Amino acid sequence: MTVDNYLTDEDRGFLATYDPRAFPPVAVTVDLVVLTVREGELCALLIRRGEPPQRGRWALPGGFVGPGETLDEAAARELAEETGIRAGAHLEQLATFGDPGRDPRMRVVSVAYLALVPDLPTPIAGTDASEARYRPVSDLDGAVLAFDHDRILAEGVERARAKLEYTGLATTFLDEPFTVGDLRRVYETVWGVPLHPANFRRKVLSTPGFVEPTGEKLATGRGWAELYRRGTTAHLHPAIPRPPAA
Amino acid sequence: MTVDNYLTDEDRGFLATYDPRAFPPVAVTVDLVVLTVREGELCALLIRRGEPPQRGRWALPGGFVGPGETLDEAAARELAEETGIRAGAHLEQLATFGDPGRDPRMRVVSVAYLALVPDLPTPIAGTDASEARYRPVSDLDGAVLAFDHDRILAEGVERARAKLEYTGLATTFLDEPFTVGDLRRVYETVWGVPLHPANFRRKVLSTPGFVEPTGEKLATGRGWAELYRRGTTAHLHPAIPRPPAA
DNA sequence: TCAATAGTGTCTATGAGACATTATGCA
DNA sequence: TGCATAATGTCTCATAGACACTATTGA
Repeated sequence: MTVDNYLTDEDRGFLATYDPRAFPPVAVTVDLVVLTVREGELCALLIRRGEPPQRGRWALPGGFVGPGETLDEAAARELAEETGIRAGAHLEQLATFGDPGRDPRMRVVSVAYLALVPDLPTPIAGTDASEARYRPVSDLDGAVLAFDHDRILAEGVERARAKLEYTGLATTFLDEPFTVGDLRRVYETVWGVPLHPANFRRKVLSTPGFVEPTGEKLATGRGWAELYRRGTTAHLHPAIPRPPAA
Repeated sequence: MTVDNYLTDEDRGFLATYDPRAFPPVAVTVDLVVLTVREGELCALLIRRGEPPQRGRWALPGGFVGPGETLDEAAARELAEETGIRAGAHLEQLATFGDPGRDPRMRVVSVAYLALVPDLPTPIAGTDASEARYRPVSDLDGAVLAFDHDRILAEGVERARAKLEYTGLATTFLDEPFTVGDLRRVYETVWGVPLHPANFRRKVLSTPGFVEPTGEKLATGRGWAELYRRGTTAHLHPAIPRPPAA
């Protein structure tokens, strides 16, 4: 999208005398809250900082927005660089954090993104990270991350929990095909509450477009289960209500 | 919030050699979607640009974020400057828009905020605006605003419509005290659909903390009505569902 | 044979939606 | 008196939640 066609002659004259460097320096970054479900735990992708400031501390992956990039493009690039995922994952803007002093280098305004990815894409440590790992979010209570990343992570987790209620995004945590039990365990893990298997099954299958049956069955562990693929419905009607307590 | 206590000696040495101006220049602004309900219409506060670029075009109010300001503080300052409102209105971050080329002057990343205000705070034209007015959002279909402000406004309106379902924010559109009918007309105006008065009343009054009775009655137009104040509940349980069609 | 999970059926409580009825005050 | 609105009460239908029961497979 460009607005060049809207430039008037007055605009062009004005721009010729305009000095962008007259403003105080600000950097714009994207930070990623990458969530996955792994071994019954909701996990976030974290990197151990390999450069100062706060070298050695765990932080969210992220980086500067390139001059020609949109914010969404910068987030997708960072996600690909850190996880190898180029498509299929869910990626949405979360919120923007810009308190003065949140980064000691300079004024840094960070646009946070939330990504939901299936289990086991092996994370890749970038150039400024010494290590990259998925860590359970339950291990991350209290101020343990660099900068204000604890707060960003908390907002991402809460957004993800809320979105499972009224969207079909829980399926983006799973590799296809999956069973209704797999999907239920995603909900139970993200929300941290047990759900009634029978009622959950009835609600999922009665929501058109949530999951699509493959017609196949899988013998897994005890018993067997029908297999499904992701549906096409983004918005769930009716929603799957989240039980009150955790 | 500051992170200075976390600086290591290594950090301090690193910062001494750090040049913030090495990055391409970016400006950070806040833009405001200020919504109110007035004469049966959902209206947005717009200013007519008094300076280039796009002088004479209608735009959202907004401005640059000051060096020592948080983003929330900058938004609250702009809201006060344009409307005179210093407290009582609802103000929340909406989303961030940073496409290259969205502003012809330079790379501008704009953090959009959504404000819901009662009717009739007379808007104030700022230094860079020749005029400020509340205009019905129904008049603003199509690309009529400066920059990408049509898209920002659309997101703000949709956020407001969605939030009425599960929060008590509709009361922030009203001066106190108000009647249940007043509150219903807010919903009908924002959503653009008629609601059943009896069912609406039952749902509002059965939701604890949504509205608080004053015990007084008001003779208004035909008949009379009981008066209420805003309650304290932010989250509505159960939600007030939005009818499907518009 | 037992255990664990998948899948099916049923009952109850709750709330949404629709409608009927009464009360009130102004034109 | 007529009418528009507020306020109250009642009925039906859909769904959430709880529970019972059967089927299947591996230990």
